[in-house]
Amino acid sequence: MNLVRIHECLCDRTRLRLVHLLLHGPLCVCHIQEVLGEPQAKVSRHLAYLRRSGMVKTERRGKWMIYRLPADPPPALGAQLACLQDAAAEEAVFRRDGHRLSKLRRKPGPDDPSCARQARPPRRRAATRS
Amino acid sequence: MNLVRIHECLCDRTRLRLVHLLLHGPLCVCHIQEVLGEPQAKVSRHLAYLRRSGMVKTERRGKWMIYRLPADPPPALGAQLACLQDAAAEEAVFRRDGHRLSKLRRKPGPDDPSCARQARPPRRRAATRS
DNA sequence: CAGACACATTTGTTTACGCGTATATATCGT
DNA sequence: ACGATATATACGCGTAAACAAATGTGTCTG
Repeated sequence: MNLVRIHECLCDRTRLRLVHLLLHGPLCVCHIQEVLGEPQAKVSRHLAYLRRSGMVKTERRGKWMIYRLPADPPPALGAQLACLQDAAAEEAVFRRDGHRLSKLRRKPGPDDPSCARQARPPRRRAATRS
Repeated sequence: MNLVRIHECLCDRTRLRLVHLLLHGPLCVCHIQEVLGEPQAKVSRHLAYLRRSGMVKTERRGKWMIYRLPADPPPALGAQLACLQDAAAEEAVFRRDGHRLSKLRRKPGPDDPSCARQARPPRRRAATRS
């Protein structure tokens, strides 16, 4: 997970949205899809890309696949994620995604992937400095 | 200069080295070339890319073209540059480039682009938070 | 004005990327 | 075992990116 690799992960709009969403906590693919409003294959392909790059981890929970950011990322990645967290607030797409995710979390659907209503994991903040 | 664009600039190894070098202050192309050890056309092409993206500014000084990071970058970019500054310390390529640049600055060549020996500009540090 | 130096741009080629569509795999409920 | 749901992967295509080599442009010196 070197610097180039990190930026390769983030240089695509869809992947950037994915990573930003995961900053809010672990999510299953179906919820990610719903928030992004992008075709399933597209989302899955980019998630696979991120996984191969070590940017996200996966864990199967029954029928659903949960994606999360690494619990203990290397410093370069941690710093980058903190930076993204801040910068994303300035662009409408990301704010919109955040809102959509919140709505999803409030609405307790009958089918229950149960991954979107988890308590938020400890807020990931600057790994280097602070 | 949105987030995607920023990461597109940094997702190539050569461009990452370029931007990292410029974190040390303005530089003319010949010095950049000398430090990177990459072919002229390659360096020039990537510099043009960065300029088109608004990641660097240029200024002609006689025969030489000086490249610098924007004096007052938008917050997203400033944060990103600060992040890079930190993260680059962990990868050998960037440390090596830094060393080579220092050597270049100490050695007062007979021909004098005078851009490599300038006083360092105010250290660019986190623009958001801090 | 000519030649040298510093840099930029064009050209042609190769490779990587992202997309949509279609298909495959895995898990669950019955 | 079957069908439904959730997710992953393969295929084919168009486009963008990266590279090396060659050529163009601007500036200085004599």
